[in-house]
Amino acid sequence: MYALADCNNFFVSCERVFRPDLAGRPVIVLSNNDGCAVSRSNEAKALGIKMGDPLFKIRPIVDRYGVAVFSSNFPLYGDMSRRVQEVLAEYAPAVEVYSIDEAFLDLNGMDVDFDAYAKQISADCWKRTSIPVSVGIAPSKTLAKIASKLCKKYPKLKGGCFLHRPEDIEKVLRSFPVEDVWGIGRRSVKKLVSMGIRTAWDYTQLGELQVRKMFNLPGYRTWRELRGVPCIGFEDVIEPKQSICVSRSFAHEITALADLSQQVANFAYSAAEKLRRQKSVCQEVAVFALTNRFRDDAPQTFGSHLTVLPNPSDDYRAIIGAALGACRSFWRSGYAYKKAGVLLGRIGQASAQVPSLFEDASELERSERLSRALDDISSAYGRGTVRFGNQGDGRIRSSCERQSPHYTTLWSDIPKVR
DNA sequence: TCTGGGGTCCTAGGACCC
DNA sequence: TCTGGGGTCCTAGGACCC
Repeated sequence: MYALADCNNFFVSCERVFRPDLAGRPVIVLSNNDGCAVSRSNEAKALGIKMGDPLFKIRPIVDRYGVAVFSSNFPLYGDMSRRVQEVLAEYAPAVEVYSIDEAFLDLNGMDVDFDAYAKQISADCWKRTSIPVSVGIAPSKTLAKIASKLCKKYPKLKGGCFLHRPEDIEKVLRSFPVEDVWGIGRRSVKKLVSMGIRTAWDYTQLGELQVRKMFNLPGYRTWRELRGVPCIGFEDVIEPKQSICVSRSFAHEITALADLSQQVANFAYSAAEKLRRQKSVCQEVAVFALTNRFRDDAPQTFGSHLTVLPNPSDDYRAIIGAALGACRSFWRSGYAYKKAGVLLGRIGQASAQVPSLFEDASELERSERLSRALDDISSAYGRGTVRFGNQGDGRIRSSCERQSPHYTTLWSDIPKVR
């Protein structure tokens, strides 16, 4: 048996923890740069606000119904996520953190009343973190996902649902839209609709060979999982990332190489930080920048350049240097750039690195000491305390005007109780 | 005016081998 | 006229996830 614990409307729920006055009110959290709604309270969903709706399009609804609007506050969400994970870890020998707001629990071999157990996990999360969590338990991950969605639909389940009897599974799948099944995306839905397949149950009734042929291995796994056969592995060990990307849209379009370079230097620094945190090195540094694709009154361009480093590296200077060189090589003036990013590729373990015959060992050592000093200063005095000259003020330019305080991660933002 | 960011897995097809 | 058979590795792009 597997459990899926899914935090309800997670970002909005995090904001409400420290703003109890927002309970029962429509609330949304915006994507980076205050672009789109990415988290919505039930009240906001009821007003017709859809996932990914741009703010300017829903402005009338927001104003008319007094929707509370927040910029995203990832330090807060990350910390609340960690707290929920701490609770979950007490309920299973192995936990797979699937995303910032979801985790699978491996319950195999446990001998408990699973329905009561699911409800207990949910209640404990609520009590200790003030985050509402839906817990579904089922014989496969895909069915556990469906069970957790049932919790959100039916409050009488009290946050926990155990889905295992074949007749219950059939009943649930018969009214479960196929497009809401985990692993079935938009492209597959198009095909399925043209075949008259509308529910998860219809999908399970397709022939094995047909599914295998039309939807390949991933679709076949989903088919089996819906039929109660677990096919998707449990991955509780965190593998280092094989690629690392830091990219942003800009609040104001960029028309000067110097401005773009400064942003790219900051992206490169952040990417290198992530790389170093997972103790990896990379051999590829790619940079891209593009104009605003929604503007048909301005010329469009997409520039990118990939640099192969002479040796795998986790050195801030090497990575920023490669990124800035890439920037210069694809830069074209006369365009207004709206978004850019840095991608690190061909990632390997730092410890497995063999020094090259042609590298200067003492220079490498000095460089590593510099990078390490930057990490130490950041962790002791805060990120951005020291930075490279080409990073400018060290900030990535995007709007976040409606951001809530960093209640749990900055001493200065801790809520005061009178 | 205004439209997110960061990943993984799988497959087909090209290039290459004997 | 007729044009083998079997394999690996790599990459780009598709599809999917939150």
